[in-house]
Amino acid sequence: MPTPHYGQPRYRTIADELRKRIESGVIPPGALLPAESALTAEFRSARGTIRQAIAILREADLVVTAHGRGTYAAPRGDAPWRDGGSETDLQKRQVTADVELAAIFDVDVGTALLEQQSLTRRNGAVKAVVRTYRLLETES
Amino acid sequence: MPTPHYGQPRYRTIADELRKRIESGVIPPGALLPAESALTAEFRSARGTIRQAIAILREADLVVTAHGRGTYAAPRGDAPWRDGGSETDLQKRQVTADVELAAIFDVDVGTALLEQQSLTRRNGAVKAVVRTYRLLETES
DNA sequence: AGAAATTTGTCCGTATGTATC
DNA sequence: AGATACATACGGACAAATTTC
Repeated sequence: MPTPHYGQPRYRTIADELRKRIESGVIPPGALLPAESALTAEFRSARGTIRQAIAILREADLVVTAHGRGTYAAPRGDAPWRDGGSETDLQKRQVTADVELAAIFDVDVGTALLEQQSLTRRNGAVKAVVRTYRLLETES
Repeated sequence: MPTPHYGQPRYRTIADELRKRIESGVIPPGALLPAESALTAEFRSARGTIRQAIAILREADLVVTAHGRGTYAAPRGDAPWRDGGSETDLQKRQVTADVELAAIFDVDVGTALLEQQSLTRRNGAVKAVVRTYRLLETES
C-alpha cells in the first residue's frame, strides 16, 4: 500500500493505540516503549510515521524521549487530570450576561449564557485560562 | 552534502531565518510565506526539512498553515485568530485578577493579567466569545 | 461547471550522524 | 569497540484542499 490515507491518518491511529496501552497500564508508567524499529515492524509503517505518532504523545506529555536511550511512558501516573490540588481542568456553568457580554451578543442584561472554562497547564502550573461564552438555545 | 549536521540542525537555522524575516517585516503580518516548493529551492533542502522548520514557527504561533492555501505570517504578535468576517474581532486588554482567577493562577488578588478576547460569528451574529487569560511576566 | 495547476498533508524507503549502553 | 536507539536529512509518490483558468 503506497499511501491510501482515508479518514484518519495512520500516525494518529498509531498514536491512539500507544496511548491506550499507556493509559491502560499495558505499558506501565516509567517503562520503556518499544524501539522505533520495533514499532515499524509491528505497525508495518515507516519510521517517519512512527516518529510522528510519538511526537503527538510527547506533545501530550504522555511520554518523554531521550536520545540514545529510548522513549519512556510518563513517570507520574497522571489520570486525565488531577495534579496540583485544583479541581478539574474542564468546567461548565451557567452565568448571566453582564452589560458587556449582553452588548456583544445583542441580548438583554441577565440573559442566561453557558460558560465553559478550560485550563492549560505547563509542568503543573496553570498557563492560561480560556473561557468560552455561548447562548443557551439555538443550534445548527 | 548528504547529511552532515554538525552543531545546529538545518531545519532550525532555516526556522531562525524565516523568523527573522517575519519579525523584521520582510514578510509582513498576514502575508503568505513562499511555498514549500519555493523554500526547498532557496535553501537547497528537502521538503521534510522545510516542513520541520515551519512546524517550529507554527509551534511558536508565528505562522498559521491552511491546507490548500499556504502558510501565513501571524497577523499580530500572537493570537488565536480565525473567522473570516471582521478581523477586528480580536481585542487585548489588561485586567486584574479577581478572587477566582487569582485562585486558579495561584497569585494574589489584583495581579495583572492579560485578557485576550476573540469573537466567532455566524451570519453576522456573535456565536461565541472566547476570553483567554494569561499572566503577564515570565517567558520560556 | 469543470479541468488544471498549486500547495499542503501523508507515507514510504534509505542513508548517515550522534548519544547511550 | 560494538551494538542499539533516537535525530537529521534526502528524495519520491500519492492524497486532499484551494485557487485559477
